[in-house]
Amino acid sequence: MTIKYWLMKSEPNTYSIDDLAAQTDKTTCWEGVRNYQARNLLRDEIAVGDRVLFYHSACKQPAVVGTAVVSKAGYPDPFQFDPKSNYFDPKSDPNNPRWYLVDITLESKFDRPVTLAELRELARSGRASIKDMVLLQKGSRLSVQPVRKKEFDTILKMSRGV
DNA sequence: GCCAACGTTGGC
DNA sequence: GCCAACGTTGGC
Repeated sequence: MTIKYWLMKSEPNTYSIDDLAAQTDKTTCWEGVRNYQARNLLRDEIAVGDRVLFYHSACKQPAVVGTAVVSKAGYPDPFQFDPKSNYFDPKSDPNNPRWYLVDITLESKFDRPVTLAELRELARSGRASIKDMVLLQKGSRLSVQPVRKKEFDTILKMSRGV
């Protein structure tokens, strides 16, 4: 099975890449995704060893800020059954959980964030390797989205200033 | 803070 | 099954 590539969004005010780096094992469960399209990816598509672009959204400078690796494949999000959690979903049946999550482990924090503005600029200037990115599509707001290898590689290069 | 785009809900 | 109303996302 060849590895796949993904982009996961997080609001840095809520959970930033530095929060991930501060975990003792640099690992976190990616809880709280409450969108069916993203759920399907988490449950069915994302495998251990897949690579992840960590993206900061809804902030001053939206950007890819690092990479992570999937360290545990899809399993039911425990927060959906916790009445005290913001992510509690009273309609989810424990025998048939509605929401799933994966664990990710930090791989690298970029020395230089690759900003959304920069990606848009590159796409506008016709850089083929990036212009079809899901992230750049109009109205795209999927919090877990597929990324092509060439897109992943291009962003890694950009983070190194190439 | 504004607002466009999108997803979900619920009445019919 | 349609669709209007509403809530959320997220860039700007």
